[in-house]
Amino acid sequence: MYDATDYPPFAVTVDLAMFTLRASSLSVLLVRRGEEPFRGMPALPGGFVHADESAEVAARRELAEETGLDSFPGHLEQLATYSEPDRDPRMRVVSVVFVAFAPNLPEPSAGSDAADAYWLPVEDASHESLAFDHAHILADALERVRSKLEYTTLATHFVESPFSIRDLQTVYEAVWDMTWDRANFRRKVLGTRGFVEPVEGVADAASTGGRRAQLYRPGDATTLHPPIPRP
Amino acid sequence: MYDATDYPPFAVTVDLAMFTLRASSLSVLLVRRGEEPFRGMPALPGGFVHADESAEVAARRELAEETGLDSFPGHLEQLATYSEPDRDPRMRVVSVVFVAFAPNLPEPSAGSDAADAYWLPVEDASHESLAFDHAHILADALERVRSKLEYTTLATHFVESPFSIRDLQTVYEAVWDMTWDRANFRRKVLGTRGFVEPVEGVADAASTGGRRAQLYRPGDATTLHPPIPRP
DNA sequence: CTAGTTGTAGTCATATTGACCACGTCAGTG
DNA sequence: CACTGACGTGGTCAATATGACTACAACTAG
Repeated sequence: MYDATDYPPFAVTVDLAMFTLRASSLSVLLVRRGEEPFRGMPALPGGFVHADESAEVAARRELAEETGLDSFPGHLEQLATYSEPDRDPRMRVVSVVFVAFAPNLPEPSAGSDAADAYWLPVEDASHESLAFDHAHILADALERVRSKLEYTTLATHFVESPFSIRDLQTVYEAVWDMTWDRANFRRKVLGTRGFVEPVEGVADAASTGGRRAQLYRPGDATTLHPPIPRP
Repeated sequence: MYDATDYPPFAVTVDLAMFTLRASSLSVLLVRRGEEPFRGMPALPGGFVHADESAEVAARRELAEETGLDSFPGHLEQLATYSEPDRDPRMRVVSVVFVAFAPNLPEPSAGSDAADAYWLPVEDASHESLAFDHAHILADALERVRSKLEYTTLATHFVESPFSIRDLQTVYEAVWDMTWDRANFRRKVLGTRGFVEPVEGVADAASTGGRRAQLYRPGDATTLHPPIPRP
């Protein structure tokens, strides 16, 4: 029965799987734990949900603490909740995990919970041993990001606006670890209504040469029709 | 800091958005609340997570209580966690919501939390006023079910095995509220590797007449390549 | 038997996809 | 300054997928 006197108390935390593109490779933010348990081991950033805030508000607060930015410029969405009874050896903790991505974030400033925070390419992070069940969480988060590129416009959140089609292509190639044919990728993106809208101007000269690309901004759509399937 | 003495306590519940197909229409399980708050109002079934169980274990326990079945025959997956501070007027409650589907479930036996439980077609349920934030949750759950049919083999969980292609078509038509061309749907399903595997035997005679259909069982795949897109 | 319904196979015009090619634009270099 | 190599953009072309539709066999009810 719903009897306020006989429910077991839980601690509720949020953890963040925060991704960005650095040097054309998908990277995740990790913190080195300064406290027991798992002291010195890498972990996803996170913290307790306060008594008067929702999990999403708590996630945004953590995000601001970790990045040092007042308002987070990217995308934030809930991944899942992890609630195995033994996932934290100290007490019963339920963790609501969020996935965040943003373009090109700066080197992080360590939050109060973290002795030190840093970006790590996901292929390296996937082979690291992480605190708690965070290796499992990271794998789930990666799969979420990869699948969301297929049928949503989320890739545009990984780049700053305005961007070139090639910038988008770099996102897809980094997240899916594959290569696209330039012309085919372009045809697909431009053929998907509401994905991108052209804006005035062309890209700055790249050090590598080549014609300067037309610039675009995100379109109105949030889902892709048709989707861009992984091979 | 992670200090066990200064975290706020939460109650953690699971709620279930449980779907089945009844008379070719997608239906959701609701309970009429027997307690305050929202006494007498329809709600999604749910209950507290016990101190020694994960949210998923709690969801399966609730599922068994609501359906009266020992082991739930369908599919269960986490939807999301709802944590607005004022979502329950009594106390701070975080709810982990699961989506479940199963073929043809029987009339439910009321669980201990519910004065009465019943199936309601989703088009009716969507227009009802539900307790707590359950109307919002139901809308999210419906969208989850609808989108999952596009790129996973979940439709096979809505029917008992073995089934005919037509049975699958009925699932898609009920969930998406549209009609397929028989021949095209068949071609699509059979052309998707791992979706269904033929088995010996044909369907029982339908009262309506017609040739008896080849029977199939679910294939090995969990995701559909290529997907079956909504129009 | 006939009428009506369903399962299955096939046709056909159109759209999409993947693999290319061509050409113009640009930066850097000899 | 001409050349090179990379890049943006516009194409072609064959293979495949899609949507609309026809044809017919198999089956039940009456």
